[in-house]
Amino acid sequence: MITDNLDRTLAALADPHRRRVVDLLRDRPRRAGELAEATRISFPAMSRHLKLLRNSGLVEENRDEFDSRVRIYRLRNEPMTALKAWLAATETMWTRQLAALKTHLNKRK
Amino acid sequence: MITDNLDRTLAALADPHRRRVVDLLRDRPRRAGELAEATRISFPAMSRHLKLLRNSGLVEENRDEFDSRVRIYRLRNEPMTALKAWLAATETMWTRQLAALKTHLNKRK
DNA sequence: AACATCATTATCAAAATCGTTAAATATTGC
DNA sequence: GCAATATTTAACGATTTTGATAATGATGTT
Repeated sequence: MITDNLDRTLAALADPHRRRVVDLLRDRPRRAGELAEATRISFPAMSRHLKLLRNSGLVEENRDEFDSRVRIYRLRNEPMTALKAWLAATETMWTRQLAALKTHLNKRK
Repeated sequence: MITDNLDRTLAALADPHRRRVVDLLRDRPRRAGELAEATRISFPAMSRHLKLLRNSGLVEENRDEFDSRVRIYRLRNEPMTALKAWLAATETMWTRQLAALKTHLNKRK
């Protein structure tokens, strides 16, 4: 059940092959073929992973300016930012609990 | 194909019901039943989600100290920390690219 | 035009995921 | 001991995901 964008992002990142792609794209944009070769799955399989990554907004695709057969994939930052924001909420929880603990300890003094 | 812990974490978080659980546990630890009632799925369904969350390390379970029939679930921070660390690597990429852009613009002056 | 190259879509089978109801387990209270 | 309560495990079917191979589309090269 895919609902919001965060779901799409997390679902996209949950697959090892797709996370490998993201890791590779961190370095620099890469061609679809290069990404397929980096894993042990077939080109069509990678193509579908890339499609899913595109739909999730994690990557974007552009044709190479000199050879428009090749498609260059690059990372987008927005979904990562959204995920980071969600994580931050959890962080606040820990901070809050830590603060509560401190207060508690101070009262015991 | 689940491989490492980060995969388990992301796979666990990819499901809306499970993420709802995590959101609820941010507030405070809760009983299994309470979590089941908070969603529209059955108790057994929730139970299996909780098992998966446990296996991912995102939550831990303890019996209630007065009534050991009830199981209290609470959030663990380690997987979140690991995820944050992974995200930070992407962050570095953007910082790097931004720095490169600046350098580029300076050269043009 | 003919052929090669890069990548995607189509098709199909295998595997994983998720939800439901029924049954089992463990613990509490009378 | 016996019924009630809290939760999990078992069994089953429906849906989704994933991968492989074959076919298609689009662009570049000769």
